[in-house]
Amino acid sequence: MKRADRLIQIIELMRRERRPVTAQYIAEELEVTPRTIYRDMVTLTASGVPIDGEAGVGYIMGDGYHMPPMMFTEDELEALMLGMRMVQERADKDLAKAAKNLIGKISVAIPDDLSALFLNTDLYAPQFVKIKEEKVSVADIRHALRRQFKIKITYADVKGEVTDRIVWPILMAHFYDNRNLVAWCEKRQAFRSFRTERMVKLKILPEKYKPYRKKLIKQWAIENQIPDLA
Amino acid sequence: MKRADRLIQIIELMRRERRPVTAQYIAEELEVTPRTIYRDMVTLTASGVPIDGEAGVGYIMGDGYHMPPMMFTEDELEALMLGMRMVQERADKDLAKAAKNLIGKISVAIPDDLSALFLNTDLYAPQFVKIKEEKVSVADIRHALRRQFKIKITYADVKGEVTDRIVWPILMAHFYDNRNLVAWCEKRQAFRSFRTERMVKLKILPEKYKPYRKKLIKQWAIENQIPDLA
DNA sequence: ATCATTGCTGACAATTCTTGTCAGTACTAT
DNA sequence: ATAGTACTGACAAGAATTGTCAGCAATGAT
Repeated sequence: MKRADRLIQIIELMRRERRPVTAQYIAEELEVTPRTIYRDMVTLTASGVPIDGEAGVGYIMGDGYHMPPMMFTEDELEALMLGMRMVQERADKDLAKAAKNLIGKISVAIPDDLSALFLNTDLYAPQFVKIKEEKVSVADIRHALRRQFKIKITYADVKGEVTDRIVWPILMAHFYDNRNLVAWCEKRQAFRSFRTERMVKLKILPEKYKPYRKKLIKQWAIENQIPDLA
Repeated sequence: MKRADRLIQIIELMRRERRPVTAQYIAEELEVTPRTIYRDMVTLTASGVPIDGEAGVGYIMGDGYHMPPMMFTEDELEALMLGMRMVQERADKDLAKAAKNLIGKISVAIPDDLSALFLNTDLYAPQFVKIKEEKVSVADIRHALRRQFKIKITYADVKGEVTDRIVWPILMAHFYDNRNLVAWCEKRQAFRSFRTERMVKLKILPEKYKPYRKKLIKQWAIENQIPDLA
């Protein structure tokens, strides 16, 4: 059996089991080794399938990970749709895709009448200035930002000078026509802004930076007189 | 992107689309060639996923296919937070309030670890040009728009001339520094755009307009050569 | 009736992915 | 402590995947 099939089968299998199932069991069922199942589970969870694995127990699907029934007001649904359209216009392509998927998930989680209203929302956010696509993965930047990983970037500044730097990403600002990463630059020992489109290369380093991101943001906000974040 | 991921993504993508989608579109979205999508579709349908392909039309997913309840991915939560921030910056104050409430609802509905990540999202959308507050209730406009009510507006045009008109609101566009209502104007018997800040008075009429909003939008989109909505 | 669009298939070679194996770590329940 | 289990890394043989190109068939619009 090919991997693609197997993944779908694992989903089916997990859905019908209430109690934890071991990788060993699934492996026998699908005639592969447990090692393969472990690899499959990584793929599935990475794709958002709510499977939970616990050492000494086994795998179980989604108990407590279901989306609880949520009620939204009409205004909230309109805000959501408009916001997701704005993200699709102005954020990087992975975030844009996430916005689309979110629309799908919410629309199936709410009652049909609200779902219809939601999907038919006619609020738009057209953007005439298209933002340049980046040479580097913005998803990687966001990932490093979330987890406080240091990153190494090759950056071409305004004058065209290209340098390598190790920086600590602390926030991303989405302006009308560009995206900016604010980070602590180890080389300059100061906060710096980097336009994502000017990044030539990017690598997430295995090392994390120590100070809490929120604290660095506060410091940066004070230096730059941005009261909202200080 | 690996095939295994792609198959799950295709399911996600198909679930959120009501209208048929072409292999070409999916291919671009997932960054592969259409040929690959055709192969994927064979695999999916062979595994029992109810996707229907019709020549000259596209693919559409049958009702009733139910993936397991899925939690939001980290990207989705970040998209959501960024989007709600954009709405707070650029939409009217009622929608901004709705955006805030939405953040609250979602954050209590998801597991604690995701909630923390969600609320700590450091993606921002600062807006330097503040949009003028309206003299009329934009919430009323949106309400009329949703339900296809006619509205009567007192409008001051560019030249400062003030007129009363009865219009059929069909969509709202949120630009960088202003908000626009597109509507069918009974007086002019044509589509017109109205900047919300120039509306002096507004009244929702009890009467609804007959043609389907989506149809009017399509007509307007063709006249104005906006392929996305046509 | 014609045309553009779209689904769908076959074949091939370069590339990429997948798998089992083995060895080891860390966590859980008992 | 112990057994059971999740999880990770590395490697190399084998298998699957992909893009390309070429063509056919069905659909919907005109």
